[in-house]
Amino acid sequence: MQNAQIAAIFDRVADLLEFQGANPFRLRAYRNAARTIGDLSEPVAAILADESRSLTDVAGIGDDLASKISTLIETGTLPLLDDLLAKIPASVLGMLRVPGLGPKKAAALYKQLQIESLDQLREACEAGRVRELKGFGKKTEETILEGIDLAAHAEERIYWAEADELVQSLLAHFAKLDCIRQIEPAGSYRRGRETVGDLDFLVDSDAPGRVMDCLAEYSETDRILARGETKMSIRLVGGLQVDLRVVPADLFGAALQYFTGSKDHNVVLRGMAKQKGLKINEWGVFRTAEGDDSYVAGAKEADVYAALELPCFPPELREARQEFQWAHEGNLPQLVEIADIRGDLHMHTTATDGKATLEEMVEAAIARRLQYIAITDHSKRVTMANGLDARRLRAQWKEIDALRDQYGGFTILKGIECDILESGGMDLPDDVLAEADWVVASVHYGQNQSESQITDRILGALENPSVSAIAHPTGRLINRRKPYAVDLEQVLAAAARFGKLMELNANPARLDLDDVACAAAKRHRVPIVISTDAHSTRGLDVMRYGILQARRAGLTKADVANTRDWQELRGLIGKRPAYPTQELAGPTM
DNA sequence: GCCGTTTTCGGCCCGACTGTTTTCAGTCG
Repeated sequence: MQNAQIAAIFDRVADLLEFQGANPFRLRAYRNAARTIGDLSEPVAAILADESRSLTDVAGIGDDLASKISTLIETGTLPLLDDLLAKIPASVLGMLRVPGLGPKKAAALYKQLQIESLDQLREACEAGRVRELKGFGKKTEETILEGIDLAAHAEERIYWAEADELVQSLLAHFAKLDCIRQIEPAGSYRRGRETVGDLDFLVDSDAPGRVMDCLAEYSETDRILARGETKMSIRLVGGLQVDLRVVPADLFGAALQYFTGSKDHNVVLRGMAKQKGLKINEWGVFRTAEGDDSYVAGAKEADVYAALELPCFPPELREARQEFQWAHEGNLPQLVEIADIRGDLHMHTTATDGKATLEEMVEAAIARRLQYIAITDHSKRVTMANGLDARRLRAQWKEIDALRDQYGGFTILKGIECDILESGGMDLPDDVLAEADWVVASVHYGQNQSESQITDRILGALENPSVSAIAHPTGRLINRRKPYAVDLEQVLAAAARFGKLMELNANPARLDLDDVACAAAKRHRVPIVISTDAHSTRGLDVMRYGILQARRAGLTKADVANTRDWQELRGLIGKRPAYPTQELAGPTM
């Protein structure tokens, strides 16, 4: 059983316990464990199998949860979950997705009106039965009725790239206000998460009323959900919620820190503050000693962290994963930046399914100040994209030869995105691949095969001496297609063994390897190559989304292969151990 | 359910806003 499955089961247990009204701290223990395990860069099964280690070494996992994890790995089931499901039908959990319905109200509906599904909830609201319950009223009933439609889409989070468009539009809208001194988007957008569930804006102004009016007047504002002295929430026409907080300058840093989160990061932070006799909230850092509640810091975000003797963490790291430990050890990584990127090693042209010609792609790459690119059109198996056979590929390489003469200082690599066939093996003959400067291998077909089949196919590709990297290594499309079943641990171990690179595909719908998998690659000392997989000249601009994902994984410039010049990068391929980091504990075999 | 250089028991982050209430519980972030 994989980490993600164990995490999902613990989350489900937490949902059911919450519904039951269980001890909130017990609940939190399950939620914490779910997140910790989901974020772990190595399989818990591996920790369990290693006699020198214990699951209880993982923060937040005690004896009880460790034994539950063992049970899950050994038997695939958890008796506690079965017991809970025997008492509470899983369908009631859908009610928790209705905005305004929490565990208490949902439980009241279930117990007093026997409501088990959203359909039954709708009927009860329409019949006016919900308003009869104690603690409910007419208004609540209306809110629930509206929320039921939203609940169906509640799981849907938009791509960071889409969120960015909305953020830029809103910033432009606010720009006409002269009473705004500072404005910052916060929340998961600022942390660079691959998807965003709502938008948070923090504003420094002495005129909160005017700022809130401005948001209310935004052309895409559908309705106002709440509006108080300092805080306002609205829903956009598309359904996305926008939260706005307006504070004066001396509180801006504290509020920005608070609103950027993550929630878990803030919980840890406040716990640390408490130990130091301090209290942190969105209004600042305060001393809590008796008879003294004086303000310590709050104007700048860095001041808030400094008050706790912590570095001002890059927002991408604020997930309560390893950042506090890194800070404690003085090892906070210097994260990779877009300016570090020198080349792009995955892109298509009109020869297959790209929209721009070879020459247009070269021009566009030069305009973006890249030093080298690899042209990697599809191989023939991808008939839908008019994939290249050996003859057409060699013809393209001739064209590249001509362009190399034309664009002297710029490096154009002869590459191919070669399919890994369903039956295993590569889509082009070895002698052809051997002539290429750069070969990315990818799985496009047979994605429904078993984990062992797909893993074997990829392992086979890694063994091929001409293959340089595995492209979009899980095949997922966020919100649209699940990753195919693949044992990434085996793949990463093999990549390290053969000195191969792994791609982080920067397309906002792909972004695989994801942040957790990138951290796993780093653990295996496998270099990551961040590539755009551009199908047009504008497609080259998605690089920054890949950078955000890499930063969330804690990757540095040294961890990302295409921050090097091409000669140096080429030296990494086929070498073992893959590349030197700080101290090598010997090659991993 | 986890955790401990104050603790093996008794803590566990903190505040804004709403609706249904007459002082607060529930929800949310």
